[in-house]
Amino acid sequence: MPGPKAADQGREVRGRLLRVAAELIAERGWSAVSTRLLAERAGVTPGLVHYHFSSVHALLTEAAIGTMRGLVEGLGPLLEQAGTAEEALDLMLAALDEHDGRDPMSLLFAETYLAAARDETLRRSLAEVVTAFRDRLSRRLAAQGVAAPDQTAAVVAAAIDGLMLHRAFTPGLTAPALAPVLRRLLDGRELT
Amino acid sequence: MPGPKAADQGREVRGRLLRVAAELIAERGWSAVSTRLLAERAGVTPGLVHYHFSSVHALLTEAAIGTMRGLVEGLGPLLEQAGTAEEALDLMLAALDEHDGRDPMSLLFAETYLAAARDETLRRSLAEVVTAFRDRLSRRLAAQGVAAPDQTAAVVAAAIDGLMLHRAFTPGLTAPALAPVLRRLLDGRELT
DNA sequence: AATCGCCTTGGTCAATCGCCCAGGGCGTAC
DNA sequence: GTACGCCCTGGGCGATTGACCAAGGCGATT
Repeated sequence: MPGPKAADQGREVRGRLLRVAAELIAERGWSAVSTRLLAERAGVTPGLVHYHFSSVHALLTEAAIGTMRGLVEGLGPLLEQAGTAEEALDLMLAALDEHDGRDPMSLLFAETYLAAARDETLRRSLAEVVTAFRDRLSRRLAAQGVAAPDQTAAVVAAAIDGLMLHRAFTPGLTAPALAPVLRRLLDGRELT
Repeated sequence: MPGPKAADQGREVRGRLLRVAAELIAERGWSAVSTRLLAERAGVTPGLVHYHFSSVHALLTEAAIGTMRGLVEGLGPLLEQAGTAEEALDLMLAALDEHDGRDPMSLLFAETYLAAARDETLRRSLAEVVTAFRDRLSRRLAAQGVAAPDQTAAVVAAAIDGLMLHRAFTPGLTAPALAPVLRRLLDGRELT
């Protein structure tokens, strides 16, 4: 038997490759990430990439989905703590304000969306992650009496993503400036 | 002198390369468009690409910006004709409904956004095109008495783009379902 | 008819790509 | 102490990449 020590090291390297892959997707773009670049950045030899993963594409897919899932699962609980729907919206705007559309996380988002449009498997996984988040937001809005919570959540999530993209080349899209407008989406409140 | 006939043919080929480039960006992705693929699809030999354009990247940039500009300049006048702000919004939703997030135009949009995030020149050009459209929408909203027209236009434009992306992997984001929610953005109307 | 210059050809160049594989290192179990 | 199995190395395969260039076609001008 190979013993747990070797297995641990293997898992560590595998995880490092996943992290490096996420970095490189954002840095160079999905299709510009190569076996050799991954190996060099992770401090291993090229052969290892195809030992731990069936293909570069499979590695990129797992890295992208894993990162997105981690991000969404980190934001979800915060959403639950928000008292009012306005606080939930402010929370998302605060998250938006941390990205300028050209930072690694924004680019990974965009790259993953784009790759998902062309890859069936990735599309399913991404749909799962995004839908989970949107449902969470929808329930939060519904609890606050916002009308049409599903559609509202969809529009809010899409608007945040779209704003993230637009910030890459348009100045002035700051959270304080946009908050009053986005709050209008929470109108149509039903009486409790 | 080479005569106008040869020059006309040259311009025709150049234009064909631009159209083919836009198709291929959407089809395969920005960085997967190769000299030989372009030439084959356009019915010419590879050498021609570098005769008409300084590099493949320059060709892609011109093709992407040109297509985006054409689309925006086609939608702009329609915006002007819209009587009310609601009609303007419906117009954009109708445009959204023609795309499912995986059609050529959606993919070209996303690819261009992503490429712009990494390229200074493309970013400037794209900013110009998008800002022009948003200003047009903003003026339309202002004329209708919508409060904070600049910010509202920015949110509407970003929401439409975001929804286009999300439709690639999420069903049910149809215009009729979303229209009531998006109309809330037009609230905060001042009295005339 | 001779000449000029733009448009077009098709092949070559070094570099890089994903993927593969034979073999070495090494800790564990028999 | 021998054999096993996992982790990892590093070079090699054919294919493809962007860019480049010498040469020819061909209509317009002189």
